[in-house]
Amino acid sequence: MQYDPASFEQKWRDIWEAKHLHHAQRDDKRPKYYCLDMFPYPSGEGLHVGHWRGYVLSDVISRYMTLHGYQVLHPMGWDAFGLPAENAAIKKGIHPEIQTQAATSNMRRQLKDMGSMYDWEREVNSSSPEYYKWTQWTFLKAYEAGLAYKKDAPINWCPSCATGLADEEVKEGCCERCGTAVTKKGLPQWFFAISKYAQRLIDDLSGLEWPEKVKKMQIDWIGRSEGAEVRFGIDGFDDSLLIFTTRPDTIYGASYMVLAPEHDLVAKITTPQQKEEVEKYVAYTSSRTEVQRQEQKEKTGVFTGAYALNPANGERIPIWIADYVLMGYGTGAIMAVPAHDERDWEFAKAFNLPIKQVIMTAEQAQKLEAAGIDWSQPQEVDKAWSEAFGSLPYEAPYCELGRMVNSQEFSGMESAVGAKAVVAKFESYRVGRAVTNYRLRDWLVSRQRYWGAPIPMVYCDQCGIVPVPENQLPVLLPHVDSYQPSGTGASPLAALPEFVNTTCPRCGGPARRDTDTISQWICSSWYFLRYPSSDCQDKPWRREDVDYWNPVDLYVGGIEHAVLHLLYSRFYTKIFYDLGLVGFKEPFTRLFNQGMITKVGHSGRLEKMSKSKGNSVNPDDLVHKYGTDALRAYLLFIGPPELDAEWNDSGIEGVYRWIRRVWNLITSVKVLEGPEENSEVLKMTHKSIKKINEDLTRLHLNTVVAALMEWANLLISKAEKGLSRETLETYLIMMSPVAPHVAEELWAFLGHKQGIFESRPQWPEHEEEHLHEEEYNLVVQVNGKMRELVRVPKSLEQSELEAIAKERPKVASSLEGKSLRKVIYVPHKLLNFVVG
RNA sequence: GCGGGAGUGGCGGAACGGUAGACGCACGGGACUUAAAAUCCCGAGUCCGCAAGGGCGUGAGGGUUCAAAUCCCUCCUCCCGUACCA
Repeated sequence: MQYDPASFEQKWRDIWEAKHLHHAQRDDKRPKYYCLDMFPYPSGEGLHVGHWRGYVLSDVISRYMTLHGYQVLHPMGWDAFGLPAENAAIKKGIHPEIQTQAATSNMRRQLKDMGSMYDWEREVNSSSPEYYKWTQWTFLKAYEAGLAYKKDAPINWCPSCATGLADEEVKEGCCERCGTAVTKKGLPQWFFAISKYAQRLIDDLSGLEWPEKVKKMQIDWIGRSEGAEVRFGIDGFDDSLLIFTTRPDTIYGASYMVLAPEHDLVAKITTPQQKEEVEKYVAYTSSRTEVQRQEQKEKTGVFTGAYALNPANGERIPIWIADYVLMGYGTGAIMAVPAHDERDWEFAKAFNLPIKQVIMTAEQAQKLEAAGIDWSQPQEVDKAWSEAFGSLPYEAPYCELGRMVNSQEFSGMESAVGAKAVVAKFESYRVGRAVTNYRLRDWLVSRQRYWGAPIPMVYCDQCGIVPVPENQLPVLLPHVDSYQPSGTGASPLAALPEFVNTTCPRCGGPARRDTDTISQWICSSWYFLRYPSSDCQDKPWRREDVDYWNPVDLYVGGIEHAVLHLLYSRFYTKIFYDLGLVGFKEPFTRLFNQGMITKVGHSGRLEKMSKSKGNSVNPDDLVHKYGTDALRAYLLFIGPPELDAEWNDSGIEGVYRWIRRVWNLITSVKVLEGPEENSEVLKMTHKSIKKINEDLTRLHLNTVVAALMEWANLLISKAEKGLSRETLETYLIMMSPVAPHVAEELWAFLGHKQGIFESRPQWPEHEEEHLHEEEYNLVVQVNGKMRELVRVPKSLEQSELEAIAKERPKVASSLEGKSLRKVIYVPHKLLNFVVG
């Protein structure tokens, strides 16, 4: 009997499917386990082995949990709406709908060939009306909750993709999808108020079993910073200028102010003499892309001619505009303290503005301290500092915290204390207050593209913005032949009068539909709630279904979604929680990011596998040559699953040989009934069970395969007189999550009528008694260097062991002529003679 | 700049502070074969040595410890994230 995977792999997949073994049902007897893969977008290029890595991992865990007594939900679907799918369609000149269908059926076939236990009866497709009806419904829910609003503002615009982008979709000033430099464009757009959830999105991370790296990326993205808002008067105007600072303790060092060029006050306060120059600068900055702005090293800016009044000391300081101050953060205006801020320093140097030190350097404070200064006497502090350091050159900004100086009654205070005192004073005069700012900005969700769910909103001249009533959903995406983006900012749907023109749901009068589509990130922000209720017609989900299955117990996918999808899904879940639609605040309890599979591509460098880079390996060919089980096992064996791994064409040979050796063993060994007699086999079996169970839980799947190999090697070496049925069956059960087809086939070979995944035999647990040994290898060291390995009975005491060890030739020669200083004894492990 | 991760044989990688290199790939030798492939067995970090044996070894340099790949400090290289956020 030759190992020929092609002769039986498909058979087992058919059996699993025919018996609906992977169709998870709510079940009160078994505990539930929801194991989810990030659903892929249907690409015409299909799957390469890099995609498989995460899918194999989640499948091994799903199968392990199934055999471990859990009811496992392991679904799969298609993130079919959105730019990736649409761009692929445009490139090929095929309508996205047709292209999506072709791609999903090919990829579904590939996924099935892998033998994953997906519950295909729960498959979802975000581009189907049955699904996007509910995507639109979630949009309406966000609107009802007051979290969706329309705003006409300059947005991130990708000229190549011809659509607006959320901040999260802009990487280093470029479109995350296509790499084109992002520009600004003024368009009325829908936003979701994710910034209102900033603090909760930080706080709730603490309870999640996620990689620290991802948590940190989210925290950094949300960007909390504590400080104060302070109101500066404007000389000659009633208006005032509100700024945000994290360093109120430096306010006595403010020597000028800066407004973002887009700031509302710019036009108003600019003096006639400065008008021309200011307008020129505003026009210049608005014409520049984010990339150009970031690449520029030198600071630029223009004086407005106006002056602000520092509420701390009444000083009259000039107001400038400069593009290093961003309109989107804080109040779009700052007080500049060049002595204690690197950017302000550079600007002040460039434009020759005054620099006034108000925080002592650590060194200065130390010297004054040593001289016995009394920090509680502000005037003395100022005097002493000025005498000691006042005339010295100040060569670089000092941005650390420190003792305040030249700050009136606050001089001598530590920054942290002084900052609070300054804010308290401002609060009492009503010119300032403590404020916490977040970098996270509201989520732009309108897309000027065809391939998405139409935004379910209507504009009526009488009633204004009117949401489409739930009973009129879905707003169907019309099938059109011309779906190319217009590039003007208008969606392709705007060119379809029959789509645009409608009646107002409120007054019945003529009205127009919103012609933008919903960002596909929204489609994927709730799909994990749909699987449990995928058959539900009248609701997006049944409460009892999500209460049973959700949250997801293990979520597997790439790190590239660390801020995008994962942040959005968490936000969406919180909206639903607040609306009482779900009973949990976080969607994914445990997250695992698998590493990339890399290979040398066209560029000559190691790169993430992809067809365009010329380093793609097609799993279909490997399945044909080695069988699915070998490929699954190799993708686990290739390395620690969380790290990147380089594809090696001959690496799969090793796991293929392992599976074939197991095949040859079981199909040829004499099967002994009754308990295992061979003590070495028994010991190895229990040692392996222990190791494999531990490593499965820790997701160390590479060493799970290694342990299975070692175990098999031992069984093969002891097979001459036969092996017990129990040993062989234990092996097959433990092998089955990794290599389910061959495990099933060999299980049947041993005479079982029902397969492993049908009968779900007891998952093996090790028994300590079999690991117990009478003897062990004692490591004997001299000065920490291993000299001998001695086989000794466990019962011996230290003194007896020392005597035995000293007689061993290598130990004896190492000890000769030296005095024994001490002996370290680790029971049942080692003996270390320390000599001098 | 800042933050995070990684550096172990020819290669992928193992290793609760306690036998470094498990498991595999590639390689060498042997068996089988007319021959090759496949398979099976054996070998193998490196240096010296016929061998027995010994020295050196986990990016570099220090430190803690009876004992360090593992803990601490300094530095180097690579990868990832982020970037004028006041």
